[in-house]
Amino acid sequence: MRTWTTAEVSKMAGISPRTLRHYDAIGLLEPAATGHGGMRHYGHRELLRLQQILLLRRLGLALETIGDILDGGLDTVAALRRHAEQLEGERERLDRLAATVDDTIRQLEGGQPMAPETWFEGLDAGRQSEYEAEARRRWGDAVVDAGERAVKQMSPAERARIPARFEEIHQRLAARMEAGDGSGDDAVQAIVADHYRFMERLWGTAPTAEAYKGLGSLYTDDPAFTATYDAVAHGLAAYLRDAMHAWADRHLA
Amino acid sequence: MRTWTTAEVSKMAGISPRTLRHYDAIGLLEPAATGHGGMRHYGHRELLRLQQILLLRRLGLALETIGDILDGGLDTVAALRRHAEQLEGERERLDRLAATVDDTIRQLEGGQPMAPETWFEGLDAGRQSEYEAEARRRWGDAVVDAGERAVKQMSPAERARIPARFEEIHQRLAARMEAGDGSGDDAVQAIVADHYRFMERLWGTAPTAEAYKGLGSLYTDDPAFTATYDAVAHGLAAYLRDAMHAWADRHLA
DNA sequence: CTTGCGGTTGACGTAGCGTCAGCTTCTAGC
DNA sequence: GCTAGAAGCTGACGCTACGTCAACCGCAAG
Repeated sequence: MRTWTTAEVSKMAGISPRTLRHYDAIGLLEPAATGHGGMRHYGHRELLRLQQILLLRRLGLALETIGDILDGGLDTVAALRRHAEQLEGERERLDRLAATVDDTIRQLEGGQPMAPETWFEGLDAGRQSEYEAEARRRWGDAVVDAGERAVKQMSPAERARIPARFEEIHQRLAARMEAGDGSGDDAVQAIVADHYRFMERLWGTAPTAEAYKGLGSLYTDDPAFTATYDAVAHGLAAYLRDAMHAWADRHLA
Repeated sequence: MRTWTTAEVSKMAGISPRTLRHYDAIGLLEPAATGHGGMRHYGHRELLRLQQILLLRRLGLALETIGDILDGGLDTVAALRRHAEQLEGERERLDRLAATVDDTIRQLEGGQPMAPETWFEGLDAGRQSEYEAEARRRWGDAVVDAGERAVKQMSPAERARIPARFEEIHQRLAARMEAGDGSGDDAVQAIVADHYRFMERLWGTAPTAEAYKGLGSLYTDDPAFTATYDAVAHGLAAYLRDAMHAWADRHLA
């Protein structure tokens, strides 16, 4: 029976000798025999096994998984099915990521949607905001007036940090959303708790369940708000709305 | 000016203290000051920088790239555009991969397409193959008769290795295709050279340019062949056909 | 004085090899 | 018989972005 050296096998298979040594080291493909000076010699059985390895590797399976399959510990079809699911998840993640990156590019390039700091300006006295009228209609004069007083009483430094605080909360939420957390999960609800406390300071009063849920709904109802949130991450507006509703139901009902 | 400790910053930002230490270690985000026992203290500037970092990180940029951007060495939009291209490429790769995995599952589960070893059986005397008639029509009696003699003269061991040789060539080709190589690239043409030499041994005679190109065309014209190749990797049949045509034009013309 | 909390610095592990560096073994040529 | 070169070998580090110990230190409470 013929045998082949590392270099010969590597050329036949189109891989590097280093790869063959690696597969030996991790026990995935051991040579049929080793001769003088540790020289590796591969036989037919090893070539066939290598072929299986490369076939499965091309499908993106991990080397350890491949080893389990070839050693009979795993069913090929079952392993491939699990792998296909992971691929699908990864593809969806990439899709969302690509969409967010594209949005960010557009936002940086030109017409950027309403920045977060413009909302609270709607509550800032002295500025005529198109959102102030909307706010008075939604939450009433008392709430808006309290908000104006609260923002006026802030130190300039504190006011200056408001945009950053918004950004921080959005980023944390987007990270959770992209990690696959549901809007009702603990980690997400903890962020919403921060968000609620922040709104409480902005409004100068604790939002009622209804007011807070209304604010959440505004994020998906008003295209300007939706654009703002979805520029951070696709679907963030709806995600935040759901999280706010869930939080309000749990803590304000 | 207030400062924050590692734990405080990590809670605010929703990341681990270890991550902050890592960012310090690689020079991406250094604390404003370090006190007793090496305690890290972060100020406003650092918090703002961290926010930028996390924003760009969410978009999938490498930490080194983020550092370059924040230190002014890279244009944000340009970097994002390059990144978007990479994402697109990655997404396409995943799509092809997922399709191939699905095909493989279907193939393993049931109705598998014609296996490579069945072709040469068409040249194997004693077996009546539906492909033999097709072969005689395409290449003539002389070629097919020579092929039958050649295969008969092989040792059983050599015959037994034929399927494996086919598999090997297909895998190498698929790997090149998925690596993005063109069908005329040197690495691909080298594989085709192996393929030609192999066919030469199977046929017992050196295929003419016309015969070899005809064989390549058969791979995309006959659905059974196409299915076989595309089960290895989507688009492999057309890829191999193009590579064979290019090789024949260069070496047999 | 001990315990505990909150911080610190290494150092290893992850996946799949690429890439030296340094040693051995075999063959060809002088 | 000696040597240069080719081809093999065995470590060991590097890459990404941290997670996860282990071991140690300073400070406040009991």
